[in-house]
Amino acid sequence: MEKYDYQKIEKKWQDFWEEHQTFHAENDYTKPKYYALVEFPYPSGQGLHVGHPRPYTAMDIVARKRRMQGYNVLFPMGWDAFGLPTENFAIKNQIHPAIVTENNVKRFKGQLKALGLSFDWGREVNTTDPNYFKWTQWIFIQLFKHGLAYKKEMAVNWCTSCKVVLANEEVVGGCCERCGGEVVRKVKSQWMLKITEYAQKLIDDLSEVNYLEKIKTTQKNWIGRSEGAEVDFSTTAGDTLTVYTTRPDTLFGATYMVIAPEHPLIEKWADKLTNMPEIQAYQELSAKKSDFDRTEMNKEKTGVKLDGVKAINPVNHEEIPIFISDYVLMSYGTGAIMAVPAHDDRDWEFAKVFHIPMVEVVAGGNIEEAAFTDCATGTMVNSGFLTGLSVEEAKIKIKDWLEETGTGHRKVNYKLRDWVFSRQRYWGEPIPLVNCPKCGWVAIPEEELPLCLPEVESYMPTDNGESPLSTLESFINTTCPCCGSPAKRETDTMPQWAGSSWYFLRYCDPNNDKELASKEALQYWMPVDWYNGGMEHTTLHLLYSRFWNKFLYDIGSVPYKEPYMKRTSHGMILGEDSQKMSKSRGNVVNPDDVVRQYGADTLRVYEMFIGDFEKTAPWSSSSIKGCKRFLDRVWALQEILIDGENYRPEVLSSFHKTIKKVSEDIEALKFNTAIAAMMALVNEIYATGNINKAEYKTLLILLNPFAPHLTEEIYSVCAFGGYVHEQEWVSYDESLCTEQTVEIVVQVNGKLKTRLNIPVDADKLSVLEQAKADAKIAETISGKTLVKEIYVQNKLVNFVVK
RNA sequence: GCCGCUGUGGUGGAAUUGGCAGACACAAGGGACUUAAAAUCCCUCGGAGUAAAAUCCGUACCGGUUCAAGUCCGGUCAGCGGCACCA
Repeated sequence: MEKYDYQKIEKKWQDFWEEHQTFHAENDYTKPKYYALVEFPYPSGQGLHVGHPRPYTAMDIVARKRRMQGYNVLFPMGWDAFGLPTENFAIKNQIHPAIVTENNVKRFKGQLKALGLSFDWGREVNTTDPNYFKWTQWIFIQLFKHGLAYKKEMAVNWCTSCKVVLANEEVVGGCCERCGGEVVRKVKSQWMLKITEYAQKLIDDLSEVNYLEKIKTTQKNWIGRSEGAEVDFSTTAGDTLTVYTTRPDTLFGATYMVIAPEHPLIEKWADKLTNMPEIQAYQELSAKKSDFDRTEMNKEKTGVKLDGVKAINPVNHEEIPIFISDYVLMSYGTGAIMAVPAHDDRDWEFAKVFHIPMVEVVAGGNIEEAAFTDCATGTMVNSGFLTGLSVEEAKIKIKDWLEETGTGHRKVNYKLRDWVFSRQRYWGEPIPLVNCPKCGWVAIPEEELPLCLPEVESYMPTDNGESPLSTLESFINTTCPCCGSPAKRETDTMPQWAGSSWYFLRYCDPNNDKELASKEALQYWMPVDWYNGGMEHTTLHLLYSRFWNKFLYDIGSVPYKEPYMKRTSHGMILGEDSQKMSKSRGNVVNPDDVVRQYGADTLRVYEMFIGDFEKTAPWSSSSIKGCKRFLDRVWALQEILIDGENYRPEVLSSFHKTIKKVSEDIEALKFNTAIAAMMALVNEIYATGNINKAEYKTLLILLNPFAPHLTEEIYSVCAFGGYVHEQEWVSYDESLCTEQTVEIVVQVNGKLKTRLNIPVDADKLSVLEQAKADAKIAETISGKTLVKEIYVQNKLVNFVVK
């Protein structure tokens, strides 16, 4: 037997697969399809680290198993290559970002190929390729034409360090998610996408997909649907002040109102308000505060009472004061609230500071101590026609009352806000619009797509917050596609999220230059059957891409309204010190080194064996040796190979059990226990002294998705016929998974006393008799009263004695 | 503060519907082979206890349900992730 030369073997089979296009996904619409998807990486300058192969290997295992099960498998890969690090590197080193991207992609691709992943490289996509972003721009134009893209003056999050506008989602704790720089508010005109129009669909259609429950919860929480009512309060100034509330049942307890400092009614009321200087001082103060300061909790509530205008509670006609306070946000609801201090924590705190009276309208708590916010218990009190009802009953009755009297109506609100889509950067898709003095914003004709990035001298963002493209006269100046007058191009680019919002569609038909993908290809390959990715992308990327897919569905460009049937997430791989891997901590493990030292198969098996796939796991440079040892032992089985067309009786049931275990565990993402089962099987085989051909074949098929190179080599060296990847996935016989006899446990009062070997499915009486006959049991229970006898078939006997 | 997740040997982690806690590995210790080392193979490996057994304790902590709890229920503590005044 030759030595297990993993370097030689892995190179050999990688070349073989490439040469034979083994994993090419044919558009053969007659076969059953399976679309397995992993998130395409951002090709950073650092190259791959050992976190990347974890999800890739997991889905590679699924893809390889599906192929052996007879499916036509689509398992593609590509590059999410627009982005700031590349641009920053380009600025620093005076290299065009396209060149930087090309180099990084080359490196990533080489590293991925060395891992033996069965991607169909013939379908590779790259978001920075004009043939790709042509369609990203095309989708944007459709959104624009359908009124879902609009420009809006707004206070945006501005990273002072990256000099770029950030989406709300990209601001973490008042700092830039990428660089950690300070984020301030700045008023700019931005392109927005109306994702809010899809809020309800994005919630409703979650019922049609098979995501992990926690992922569905995250999506729902982010969209943040709430049901309540809008209530109109009249004011002594004559204007109506409308509020949104989820607790209209507590209307009798509203003892004051609060409006956001930016609320437009303040300006309107300026001449009626007697303390305008105080109000303006407060407005200025809150305008200066960053979003972060403003939302900082655990600080005392502040605010100013509006002197001169009062509101009237529609339900009891009492006059109540109005305050401005920064705890009310202009951007949610109507920018105004009715305050019920007895039954809302924030209102309670505010009322304490300003000594505002409270009225208890739901009995059940102690409003001296804290606001009583429980909706489930409690009875309405001090509430006129609502008194005596439960909270839920009162909600319905008051909503009916509001609608009957015309003082309000039912209303659903969402926390989700529209998507800020403009970036003042170079390295992104140009927004394909033109601003004409006569026609306004006009989309460029589709035959002019792709609108490519012009060559510029410097990729530096400008200090005034405009895109680097804004300095380029030749790019800006154009003519209006509608009327032919001189017009100016939009100079903002799209955010990185754009390209990744539809890449799964392009894989179906990556070279199509007529449409984003053909109807037939989409009809056949979509939806993605299984999509695995990081937990960090389960809010935004998932939401954005579902939104785009739904929009494309609505305009007839894609055939399915949900893009992903199943979504799972993997845990991060931490450094050996159990900290997140980072350059600065110096705990980064490079997969190239691991491949060189142990081989790709060992790396793959170790990353799957490391622990629960969904949880974080620390890297261990010594544990990986155990996986190498396992593969060495599989290789060395060649030395004890004997003839035999059937499993030997002594290992028959072990084989069937292992096939069952591995088959099921792969589907359940329990790769670690699948490997443990194969290790146990190999240990058992060694204990018998031999392995026969039938057994070895089965073992190689089971192990192939995990360690493809090693198994191909052994299969070919042993001349089992054909290639292991062409074999059919092995099946098992349920009846052979159980032994003829089974060991059961005998307990007395729940304490383990002895074990018995009994025939499978033995009847209760005979087992109990056999147990009682056991010397030890007889001794333990003698002289005591037998209270109860419990028999769990094939598991245990328990005698309860006194 | 809210939402979600987690807590098991020296370490990573196993443990269908409640039914033998610690599978499978790593590390450690001992042994075989070897001139020697590496590799490989064999043995031990939660704690207390014992000559060895018996026996007792043990899944973050306190309590409950049950013949039986890592698993279910109530409460507490700790850690991780997300959201952060959303009315």
